[in-house]
This record gives sequence, C-alpha cells and structure tokens, in this order.
Amino acid sequence: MSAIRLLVLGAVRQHGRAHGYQVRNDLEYWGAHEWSHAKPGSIYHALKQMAKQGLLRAHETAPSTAGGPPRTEYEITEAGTEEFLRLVREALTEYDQKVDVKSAAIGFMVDLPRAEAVALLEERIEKIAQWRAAVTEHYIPAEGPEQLGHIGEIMHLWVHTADAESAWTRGLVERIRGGAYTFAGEGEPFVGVLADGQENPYATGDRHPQDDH
Amino acid sequence: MSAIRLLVLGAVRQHGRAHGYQVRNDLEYWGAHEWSHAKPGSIYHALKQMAKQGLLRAHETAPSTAGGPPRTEYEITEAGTEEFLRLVREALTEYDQKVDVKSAAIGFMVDLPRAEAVALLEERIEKIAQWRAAVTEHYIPAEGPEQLGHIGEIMHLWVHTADAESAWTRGLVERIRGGAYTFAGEGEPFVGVLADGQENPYATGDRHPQDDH
DNA sequence: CTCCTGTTAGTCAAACTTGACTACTGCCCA
DNA sequence: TGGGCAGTAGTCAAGTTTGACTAACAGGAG
Repeated sequence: MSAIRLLVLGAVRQHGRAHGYQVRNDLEYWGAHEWSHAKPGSIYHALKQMAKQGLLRAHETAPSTAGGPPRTEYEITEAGTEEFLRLVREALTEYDQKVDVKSAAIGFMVDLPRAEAVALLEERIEKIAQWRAAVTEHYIPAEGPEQLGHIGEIMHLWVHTADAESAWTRGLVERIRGGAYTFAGEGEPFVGVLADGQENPYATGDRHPQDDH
Repeated sequence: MSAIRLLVLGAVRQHGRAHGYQVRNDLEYWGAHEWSHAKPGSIYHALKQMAKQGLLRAHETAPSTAGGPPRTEYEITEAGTEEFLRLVREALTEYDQKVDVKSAAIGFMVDLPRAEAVALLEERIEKIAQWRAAVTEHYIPAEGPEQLGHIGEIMHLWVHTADAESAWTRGLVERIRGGAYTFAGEGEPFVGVLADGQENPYATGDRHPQDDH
C-alpha cells in the first residue's frame, strides 16, 4: 500500500472540497514532504485516478482569481470515505515498516473512535511480536548464527527496529488510553488543514533536512 | 534511490556472470523478499536498463538445459563496478530510513575496505544527529509542543526511530572495529551466492511473514 | 511601460513497479 | 502413456512515480 492515496483522501476529506494545490499545501503543512514521496505529479495523478474510481467527485471550476490555469476541485464521496477509513485501519495494524504509511496512519488515527484506535494499535503490537518471532526463528541457521557472517547484521537491524517500534507503539497506546488527543465523536476535532490564505509555518522555504529524494 | 539497482548489480558482480533467474534466487537467498520490493518484473527491467546504460554486458545464450525460454546472461562492466561502489557508499552514509536500501548497504559493506566502511558509518551517525537536531528544532512550534496535537506523535516516532538506528549503527561500528567480518582485501570473502544447483535453505516455500505486499 | 521574480496551478514523457501471464522441460504416478 | 504438477526463465500491459517543464497573473524595480 502506498501512502499517497491515504494522504490525498484524508486531505480532501478534511477540507470538504479541495483542488490539487490545496492538497499539496496541506501535505507540506503536515510535514509529509519529510517522510512521504508526495510529489506534485503523484498527487494530481492520485486525484484523477480516484475520481475515475468513484472515490472522489470532480468539479471543474472557473480559472482561479489568483492566476494560474483553471483548476479542478474534488469532494470525497461515500465510497471514498469508506475507502479512507479502510486504509486508515489497515495502515494502523499492518506492520510493514514503511515510514510514510505509518506516519499517515498516526495523522489520521483520530478519525476513528478512541477504543478502535487502541484496539488496532494493540493488534499492531501483536503483529510485530509475531513477525519478530518468525524472523528470529527462521533466520538462525542450524550451524549457528555465525554461519551467516555479516548478513546476520541485517537481521539484527530488523529486530532492533521492530523492538523500537513496538516500544513506541506501547507508549502511544498508553497516552491514548490516558485521554490524550480528541478522537471521532469526542467534540471539536483537531484542525489539520490550512485555512484559505493562511500561510504555512512549515513551508519549505528554509530547507528541511532530507528534502530532496 | 531505489534498492533494486544496487541489489542487482551486487548479485551479478558476486556471481561473475548471471542470468535473471539466478539474480532472483540470490536475492531470495539473502532474504531480500522480506525487506525489498524485488519482484521478477523489476529485476528483469533493471537488468535490461543497466545493460542499455553500459553498466552490464549482455550475452545471449542457448536455451537452458533445464527447460524454459532462452536466457540472457549478464556480466558487470568497469562502469558497472564503479556505479556499484558509488551506490554502496551512498547507501551507507545517506540517512533516509528506507529499510531496503539500508539492508542492501549492510549486505554489501564488506566490498569496501574496513576503514572506509567505518568512516562511512560514522558519517551516517553524524547525519542522523543533524537530522534529529533540525527536526526537533523546526517542529516545536512557538506556542509549545501541545499545539501540534496528535500530529506531534509523528515527530515523536521519527525521533524514536532515528535514536534506535543511531544506537544500532554505533554498535555495528564497534563490532567492525573489533575485527568482525571479512572486508575487501582481507582474504577469502564471505560467499553470498548460491552455487549452481545448490538449494536455497531460505526458499519461500513455507511462507515467511510479510511475504506479500 | 517593461522586465523580473514569486506564487498559483497543473501537465507530460520517461522511468519504474506490479502482478498476472506464457512457455518449455522433466518427472511422478496411475 | 498421458495428465498433471513443479521448476525454470522470462514477458507484458496496466498502473504509479519522478522531475522537469508550462502558463498565467501580481507586484515591485528601474
């Protein structure tokens, strides 16, 4: 699963109605250029594709007041909302160590009820444990671990990473259980989009690290 | 940077002369199906592309004795070897948290001299520290960290991950310094390819976790 | 007035990735 | 003796991603 569809769906959903450039800006506001590969081309492509698949409804609008070519605005459909929630759930539980999917999942977890978010994260912890067990068991050769040579370091790295993630996830679950953040159905949601005309405090003007690849 | 070119170049290089199916098998032997997206299509595509770019030399051969279509064998060229070493160096130093590139880098680090590997890994540690400093400084809003809401958790995750990786890398450097593994120019290198006809102890027959995505 | 730069908004070809499909051989087993 | 399965080797179309490019307007400098 690529994170782009999730990010774009989520951005359009929070906006209510948005065109490509607004989605781009929202993603930058979320710092997504740091951890996802959300280039303009990918974003516009995802919008068109999902419109074709009925997840978004496209509206052609008059050329913008602020210059530039005519734009297309998008709204999320019923099917799109379902797909969005499905993707959030999948991203929260699936352990596949992709930073972009993981980060997007956290960004959107508050769109689920609190209890469900906790349950899904606990499922994630469980999956990490299973993965760890399977990998350590499978990749210790009968002749002893030394037989793998430096290749064994790769396994070592995986396990180390998995442990770190598991620890972090447990911490997150505790914070959520302790009442942190505002989840679906708990009143005023956290505002994660830029209002029209609001400037982006995290804009890329002054070069973040890792901006380019 | 995608890990596929690095993996394919490295596999062909270790084999001396290899066709696509052998590369596929080597990657599976290395467990690369666990952490990289090395599907058949990508591998064959990379081979052709790199042959076109002069990094590999292609040899058409008679249809295999073991059935199947006629195969193409590849050898690495001078330019290919240079590109391979360049990619290994880049993958070792660049901190971009992609598991596949990182894992491949470790797999091939022994193709460099020991001192250089240590130096590159130390550069990596330095880069992680810089990235961490920049991110923590930049993403703490003036109004206090609470202002970010649950979005702050994403930053928290990055930092946690970066710290874990930094710790692991320091451990690796120490092990290498302590004389572990056999590096370039230190005698008999570690054999990382399957001999002709040798069966793969890590074949995917019995389903690893995470096999499918 | 004209040029230059910055912002808004998006397109496009080329490259890459995916997953399903083809085609051929050997071998087992009924 | 022929049908099916497993292994070998690779192709292909459809989809996705990349990075560079286009185009229009606003505002300020000269």
